[in-house]
Amino acid sequence: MQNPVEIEDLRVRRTRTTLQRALIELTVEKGFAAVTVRDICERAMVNRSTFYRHYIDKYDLLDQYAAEVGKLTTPAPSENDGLHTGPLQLLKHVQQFADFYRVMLGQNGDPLFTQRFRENIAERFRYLLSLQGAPTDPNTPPLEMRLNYIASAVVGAILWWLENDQPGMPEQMGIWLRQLNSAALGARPT
Amino acid sequence: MQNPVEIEDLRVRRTRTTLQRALIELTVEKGFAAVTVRDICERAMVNRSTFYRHYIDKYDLLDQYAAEVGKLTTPAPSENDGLHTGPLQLLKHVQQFADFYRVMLGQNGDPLFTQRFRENIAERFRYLLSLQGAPTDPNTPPLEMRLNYIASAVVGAILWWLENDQPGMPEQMGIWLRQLNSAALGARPT
Amino acid sequence: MQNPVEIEDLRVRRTRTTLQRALIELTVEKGFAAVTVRDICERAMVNRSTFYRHYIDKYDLLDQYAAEVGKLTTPAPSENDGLHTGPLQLLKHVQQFADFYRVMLGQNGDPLFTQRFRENIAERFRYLLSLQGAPTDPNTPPLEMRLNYIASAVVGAILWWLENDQPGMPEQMGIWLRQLNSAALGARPT
Amino acid sequence: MQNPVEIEDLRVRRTRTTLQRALIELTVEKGFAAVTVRDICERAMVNRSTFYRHYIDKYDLLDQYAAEVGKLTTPAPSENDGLHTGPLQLLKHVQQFADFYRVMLGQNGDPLFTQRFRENIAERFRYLLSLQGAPTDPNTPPLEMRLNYIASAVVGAILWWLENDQPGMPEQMGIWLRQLNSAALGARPT
DNA sequence: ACGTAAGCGAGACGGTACGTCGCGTCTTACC
DNA sequence: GGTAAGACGCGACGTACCGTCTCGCTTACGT
Repeated sequence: MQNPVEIEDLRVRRTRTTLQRALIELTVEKGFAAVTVRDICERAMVNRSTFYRHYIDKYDLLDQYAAEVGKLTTPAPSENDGLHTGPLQLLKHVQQFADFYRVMLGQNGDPLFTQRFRENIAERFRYLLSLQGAPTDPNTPPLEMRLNYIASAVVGAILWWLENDQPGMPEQMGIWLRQLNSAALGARPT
Repeated sequence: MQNPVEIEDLRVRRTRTTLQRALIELTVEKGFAAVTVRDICERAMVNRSTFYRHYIDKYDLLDQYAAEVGKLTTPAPSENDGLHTGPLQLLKHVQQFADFYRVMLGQNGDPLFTQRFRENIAERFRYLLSLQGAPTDPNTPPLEMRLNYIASAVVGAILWWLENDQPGMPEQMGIWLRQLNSAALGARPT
Repeated sequence: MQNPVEIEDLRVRRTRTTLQRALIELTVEKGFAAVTVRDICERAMVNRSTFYRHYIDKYDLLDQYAAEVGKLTTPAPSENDGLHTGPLQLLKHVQQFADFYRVMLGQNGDPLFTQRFRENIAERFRYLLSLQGAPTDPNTPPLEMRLNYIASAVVGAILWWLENDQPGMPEQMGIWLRQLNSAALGARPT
Repeated sequence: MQNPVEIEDLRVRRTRTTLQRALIELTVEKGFAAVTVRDICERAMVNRSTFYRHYIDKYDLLDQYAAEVGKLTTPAPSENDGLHTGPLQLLKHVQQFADFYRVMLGQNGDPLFTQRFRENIAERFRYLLSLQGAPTDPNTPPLEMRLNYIASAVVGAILWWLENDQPGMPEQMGIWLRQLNSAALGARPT
């Protein structure tokens, strides 16, 4: 029963979480690009010099926040059974931070964040696609192209889902996505 | 028989094109977000106050450039036979401005530009999808979701194509895209 | 029966007088320093490039206006009988352009204009003072100092007169001024 | 026993005095109107944004400087015996900042500054004039007119003194001024 | 009276200063 | 040691004037 490294100064924890919360709120309100370090600090009621003691800039703050949040998304290896439960977990996570993702992936978001999100999703498909083996059809596009194609598609669909107030539960969304993906993946519907 | 409206001041034309060119170059070099109006003016050897006489800010310059470029992309209605020649023209256009699109759609690009590009592509598919009529499978996702899915997919594939130095000619790319799309569109492979 | 050089192009005369009038109006309204060439041209409904065809800048316009106006002030040599009628003519002239002088000599005026006005007045006194001959009292200040002293005094009194809506007619003002001056000039009241 | 309020940040004091010094220098060199905030900052080796952290504009800087300097001029009430020691102190003060006053009161100066200086001097005479009681001569000009007359006269004499490299010591100047003033004030020479 | 040279309007352009804002660094004092 | 307070240098922003420069139109003048 440890918890060895994590015990940080209470003040530090408080400062960091307050700043993160402020970033999210402001990003939702005006878009990531329009948020300034000043904004964040005022909202968080934290002195600006304190911000710089913890983060390089707002991108760093976003990164660290995304990293913490990302841990929640990636299932522990043992319980990862691939395409089926993974996507549902991801959708539920996205739903939990719906406001944040809606902004970050949309026209006021950050392309780097979007790219990482897409890469994250692409990795989820890489294993699946590798199972298909060599393509039978000589016109089959390269693996990487298919990965980018489908990962972007999924991100686009998720963004649509978020921008339309999540019509349907994550479960419904998962079914829809699976149907579209299986077609694009060339899987024979069973 | 004169050219009625278009006869603009030569200096104006020169200034505007020079600024556009500078924007493109700099965007390719350091990403759109990092480009400043100062940069553009220095590169274009145009006084900064002259910039503001023509454009509101760099976004405006980008918009106007994209609008001009967009005219080239949209085929004349007469020769538009939908999915088949349209996409190839689009791919050739993208190839012509490969550097620019690679940056603008990527992690150093602009999410608003990317979104517009995606919407442009979505419109190209709307007609096709509307032909399919009511879905037979009750699990078929909503039309708009499928549009966003496929449009994002195509943008993702194009970005991959650009970031990997356009492996294959636009024709080859068009064939690959058509294959992936036809699957996602639910067309029965013939 | 001449008028040899003066006959200028009608358009030129119209432009120049309109610009002068505009300068005066605007100076009265917001003070000379706050008036811009743009203001003047808009008020005069004259194109800005036309302004520069006639004047170097607003100071030049002021100078030329003051020069024209100054001719009216300076009596022809023949009718100049010095201290007595001169001052009254000056006061009447100032009264005629009261708004203008009130602004130009005051806190929103122009120090150079004020200085020239003061020098103009000083010249009116120079002859008078020179008549006094060598001072009997060894403590008598230098002539130039006395000139500057009295010229500034008169300007100050005139400014007070203008800023208080000219209490008393120019004739009354002239009497007051003569009384104050005669004391300062060391003249024995007759 | 500390110095309660005055303990200001050393850097602030340094910045402010450096900026003031730069303003004076530049005003002497090219006249107040021609001095720009940029000039001041370059001369002071202070960043321009730092300037705006302390002053609204160059007029504000001048005002604050004049206010500080003005404290030195106004004698402590106890030692103020009116016309006699006051003027000498004032003249000595002007002599100390001769370059500055010569420019500010002259043709390249600032009319507002000049006006304030004149009002300052007028106040010094108000008490004296009020002692005279009702004028015996019905032609005596109004009190305010006489005040403006004499205050302007003194300013004009001081400016002459400065522009001619202060011929004579302040003591000599004081004697000259007193003689001229006593005449204008209507005092019977004793 | 009328052709023509001028005056003029329109406006692009390069400059320069303005005042504001956000950034990231630093120092000092407090707790 | 973490934080608040805030001065500072830096640099981009968008605006406002300035003075110069074509380029056509129109208009008053002189023959």
